[in-house]
Amino acid sequence: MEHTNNTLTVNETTYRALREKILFGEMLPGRAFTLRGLAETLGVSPTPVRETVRRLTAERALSLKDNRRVSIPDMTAKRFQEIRHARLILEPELATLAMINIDSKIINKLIDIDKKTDTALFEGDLEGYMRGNYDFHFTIYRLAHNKVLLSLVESLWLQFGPYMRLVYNRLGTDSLDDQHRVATKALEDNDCIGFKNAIMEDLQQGMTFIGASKTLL
Amino acid sequence: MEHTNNTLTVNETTYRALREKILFGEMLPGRAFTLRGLAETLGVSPTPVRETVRRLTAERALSLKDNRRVSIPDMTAKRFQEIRHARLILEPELATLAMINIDSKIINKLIDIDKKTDTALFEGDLEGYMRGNYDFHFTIYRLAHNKVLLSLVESLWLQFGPYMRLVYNRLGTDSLDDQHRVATKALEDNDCIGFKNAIMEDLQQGMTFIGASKTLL
DNA sequence: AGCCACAAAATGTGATCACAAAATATGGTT
DNA sequence: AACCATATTTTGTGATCACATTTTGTGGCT
Repeated sequence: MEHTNNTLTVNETTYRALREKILFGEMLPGRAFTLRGLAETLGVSPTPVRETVRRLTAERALSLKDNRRVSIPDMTAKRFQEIRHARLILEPELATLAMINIDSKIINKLIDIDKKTDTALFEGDLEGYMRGNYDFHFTIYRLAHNKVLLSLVESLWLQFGPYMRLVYNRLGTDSLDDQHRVATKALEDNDCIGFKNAIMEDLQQGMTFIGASKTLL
Repeated sequence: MEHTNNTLTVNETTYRALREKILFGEMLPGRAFTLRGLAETLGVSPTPVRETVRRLTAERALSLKDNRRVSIPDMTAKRFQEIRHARLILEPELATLAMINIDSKIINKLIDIDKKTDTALFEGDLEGYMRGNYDFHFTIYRLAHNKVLLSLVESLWLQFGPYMRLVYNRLGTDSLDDQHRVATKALEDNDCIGFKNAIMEDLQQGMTFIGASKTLL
C-alpha cells in the first residue's frame, strides 16, 4: 500500500510533522495559519503543505475557514460531547478486541510506557505526558488488528488533541490520577470486564477534565 | 466554515465529482487510475485532482498503491467484516439519536425516497437504487445532528460503496427485500426499538448480500 | 485619538514546469 | 513465437508562476 521505498516523500514527512504538531498540542486553536507560513516553517514548498492540509481537513483535524485560513476547528460544548460519545462507543470496543493479543510481554511494555508517562506528568513535561498517554492507548488499540476502527479512533484523537493541551496548560496536571495501572492490573488478571471498565474510566476521566473548562467550549 | 461564496472552487467540484463516482459505483475496484487521466476526464488540471485524491485517501475511499497509481482499496474478507462491525456499532446509534427529530413530514419524505428506490430497483436502475438507499439512510442520519458520528459513518460508506455495486452487478438485485418500509412503519408507531432493529436488519441484510460473493473478498 | 478611503503586500488557487522513476513500447536474439 | 535488453513515453512529485481576492499598512480628515 504505502511506498516500500524507505525514502519518504516530502508529502509524507510534511503530513507526519503537522499531524504530530496537532496531536501533541504544538498547534493551538484560535491561531490562524497560512499555507506559505507553514511551508516556510517546515522548509518545503506550499504544494505538499496544501495536500497535507486537505488530508488533515478530511480527518477533521484542521478546518479551512471562510477567510481562507487554516486553523484548528472550533470546539463547542456540543461537539465536545459528540467526540466523547464516539470515543466511548469505539475505544472500549477496540480495547476488548485487542485483549486476546496482549501477552505478558505487551503488558510489561504497557507498564513501562505508563511509568514514563507518570514521570513526565510528575515533572510537568506536558508533551511527554501526552505522548505517553497516546502510546499507551494506541499500543493497545493497534493490537485489535482492526484498521477500520483504528482509523476512526485516530480521527477522534486528532479532534480533541489540541484542546487537551490547552486545558492542561490552564489547570495543570495534578488532579489526574492514573487508570492505566488499573487497566494493566486487569490485563494481568485476564479480567476482560475490568479492563474494559478501566479504559472507559480513563476516557471519562480525561474528557471530564477537559470538559470542565467551560470557558473554552 | 465553508466558502460562503456560492461559486464553488474547482477543488470542491472535483472532490464532489470523484466522491460520487466512488460512492455510487462508477469507479470500480481493480482498475488503476492516473492523476492526469482523472484530471482530463474532469476537465481540470492535475493540481486539484491531487488534492482531492489525498483527501479521499484520508477518508479511506482511495489508496495510493506502491506503483504510484490510484485505486479503490482492495477488499478482503477481514476488512469487510471490520466495516460491517463498525457500521453495526455506529449506524443504529445514529438512527436512534435521529429519532426525536423525525416528524411526520420527514416520515413522508422517507417513504417517498423509498418508493423511488424501489422503482429503481424494479427497473434494474442500479445507480438509482444506490442513490436512493444512500438518501434514505443519510436523511435519517443527518437528523441526529451529530457531525462527529456522521463523518465517521460517511467514511465507512465510501469504503464499501464500490463493492456494493460490483456485487449487485453480478448477482442482480432481485433477492433484496426492503427493510426500509419496516423502518418507516416503526417511525410512524414511534417504536424506538423497532426502528433501531429495522436499521440493523437492513444493514445486516445488505452486508450479508455483498459478503456472499466470496470470490470478490 | 478615531475613522475611513486607498495603496501595497500577502494569500489561496489553479495551471504549468522540471525532473527522476516507473510503465510501456520496441527490436533484436534465440 | 518467446525472451530480454534498451529506448520511448507516461507518471507522480515538488517547485514555481499568474492572478484574483483578501488582508494589512498608510495617511489624511473630523
